[in-house]
Amino acid sequence: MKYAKVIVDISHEKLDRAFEYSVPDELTDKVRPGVMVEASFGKGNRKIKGYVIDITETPSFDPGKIKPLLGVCEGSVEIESELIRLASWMHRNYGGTIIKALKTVIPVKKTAKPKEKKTVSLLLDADDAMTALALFERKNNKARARLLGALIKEPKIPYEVVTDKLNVSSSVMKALSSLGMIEIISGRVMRNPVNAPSAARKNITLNEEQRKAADRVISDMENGKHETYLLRGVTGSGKTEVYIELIDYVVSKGKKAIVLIPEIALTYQTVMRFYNRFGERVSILNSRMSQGERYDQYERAKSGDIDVIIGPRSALFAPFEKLGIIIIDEEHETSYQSENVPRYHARETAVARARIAGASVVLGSATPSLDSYYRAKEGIYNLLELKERAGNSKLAQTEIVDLREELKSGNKSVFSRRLQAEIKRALEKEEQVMLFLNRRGMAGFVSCRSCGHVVKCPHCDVSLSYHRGGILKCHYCGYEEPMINECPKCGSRAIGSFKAGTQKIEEAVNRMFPKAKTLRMDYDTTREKDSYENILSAFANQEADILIGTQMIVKGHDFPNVTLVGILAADMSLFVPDFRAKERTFQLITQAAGRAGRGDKKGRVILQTYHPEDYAVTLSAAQDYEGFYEEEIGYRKILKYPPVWNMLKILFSSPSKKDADEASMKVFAHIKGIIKDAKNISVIGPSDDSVSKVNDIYKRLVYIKADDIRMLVRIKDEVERISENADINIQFQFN
DNA sequence: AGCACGCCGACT
DNA sequence: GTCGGCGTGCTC
Repeated sequence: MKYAKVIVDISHEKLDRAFEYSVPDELTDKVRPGVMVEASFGKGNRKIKGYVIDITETPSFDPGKIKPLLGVCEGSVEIESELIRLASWMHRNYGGTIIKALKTVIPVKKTAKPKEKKTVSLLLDADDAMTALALFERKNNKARARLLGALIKEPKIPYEVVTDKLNVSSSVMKALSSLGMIEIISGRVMRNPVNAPSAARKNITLNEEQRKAADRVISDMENGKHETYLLRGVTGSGKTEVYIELIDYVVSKGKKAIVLIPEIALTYQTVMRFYNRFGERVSILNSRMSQGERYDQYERAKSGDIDVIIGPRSALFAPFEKLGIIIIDEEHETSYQSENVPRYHARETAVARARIAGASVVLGSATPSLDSYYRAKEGIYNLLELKERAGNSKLAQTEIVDLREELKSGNKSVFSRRLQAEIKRALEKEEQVMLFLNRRGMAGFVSCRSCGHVVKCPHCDVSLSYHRGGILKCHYCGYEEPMINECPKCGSRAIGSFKAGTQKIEEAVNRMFPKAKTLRMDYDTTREKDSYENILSAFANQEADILIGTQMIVKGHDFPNVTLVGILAADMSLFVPDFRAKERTFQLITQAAGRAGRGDKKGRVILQTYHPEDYAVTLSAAQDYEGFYEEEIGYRKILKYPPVWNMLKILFSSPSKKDADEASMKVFAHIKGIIKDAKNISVIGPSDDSVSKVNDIYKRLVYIKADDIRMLVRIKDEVERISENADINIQFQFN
């Protein structure tokens, strides 16, 4: 008799452990780790579902109390044991329940009905078919004649077309197929989301730097060394070519590759570069895909039909048995940090999966996160560099414009005189312009000039943004109210929105350059499916002269005709309450500036700022990553922030302000008690989140900094233990 | 979580 | 006596 350890599909801390069931003989070959099973649970023997995580020969529980499994859920998604191990690693490191960890690793919860695609095809040659058709017509076999007639014109017809459009029943088809005239081919046809003609395999030649980087990773793999590499390549240096070379090698060894890309950069252009090389053996995954599509990709990956999967964070859990490499492009992107329990970071989790699978990890970026660069410098990651742009293009020349000076000389417009002149010049030469607005600040909020009152969302404690048509909108919950023209607090009429959003910028551009065609890309214009893609390709096809947008315009596409990038308020993100504010600002400016001059023409960047002396501004203007790193890491060392120390964020949320406050205070006091004598650890808080109330849920935060991450994991476990029965939501996030 | 058990007060 | 309130405890 075998026994199965089962994780019960109920998200509750008290049930968050394995339960043992005996495996009935008739199920022994079906029950494996990773399958979903049914069992009776509890006193009422209610039927529950669960996942098998392990099979043992001997029971470790009182055999008299062990119940048998009722059955396996047919057609459910099975997880590889490797992914179960990864889920358990995630559970240990990020907290939350085991079932939640398992569920993040299982890409599709429910099996979508596999689409049985049947085709009816003609087996006879033209002459025989004509004689048979004549025979049927004579015998007045109308349905048979109809079907045969149609098949003569089109030898392969989908089954549904035959039944629905031709009105031929299955009995008729059965009869014809037993006569050997037709064949009904049934085969699962996977919906492939890459709908493009299979292009000819294009070979690429690497330049010297790219070759060197790729060879380093390949030779390590040849020697059985599987490590983590940080590929730092300046914007436009051709990191993708290196990725493709590495994937090519991995695939030639019969192994698989996962490529993670921020969702926002998952454009047709990017995907096609991989598709051109690996054709049908590439699949993409994205959040807008239907359950059915996702399920198909999962099955294709499992059956070995695909070698490469490209997708956002969640693609990390592609069920490849022989994983060779995980590539994380734009590794500094914040979208790699999960917002849901378990709050995992794709970078760390990729390294964990690679260790389990014996695979390599390549992290790529022009502006690596400080965390990764620090690890590279410490020798934990291997640093590979691409210092030159590929091809003929040169890095753009950047000018800093001090907006305070502009104001002093009476220019109240959002465009400095330099920028205006450059836009004019670019338009005259029929070159394209990108205007980038750093919106991580508080653009578009409505405030009173006399009393300072800011109009906020009644549910979310964030300022409302002014939208065209006199509407105030909350960007968190979507709440709307009409624009006011009198301050609700002091009654002053000097109320309005004083900082420009992308709409305002577009209006200003249209006023100043009425002949120029503009496109705008921001949260509002990209709500609809594919609109993001459409805007970018319209701009790439030069249907517009000026593209105005937020951070989302800075990646994914190459626009060779863009010679001018205007960064309208470079420092807007400098003052967000986040210790990574400078890092984010540096990355955004560098990435935005990197958009200019990707073609043969020389690029120019105008960087407008109120803080021209800030090192995040000056060093990004100079594209000096190394300099910025040295400056910033110095501050992190002094202030004991990551990556020098590690940080754990504990997030308390509750519909009751009192509960959130009390729970955070209690945990804070408890941690204080544990660490009172310990060195190299400190606890901060409790504080409000930058948005302390969203959708009527109150949030409080406690931060703990420590130089040893194991200490933080222990604190996490302890907090989970003491708040087991708390009726408030507690989440953990590292760094 | 969800179900049974159990211990107490109020009711046909 | 017994019905049903909810507090407590367990689930392989």
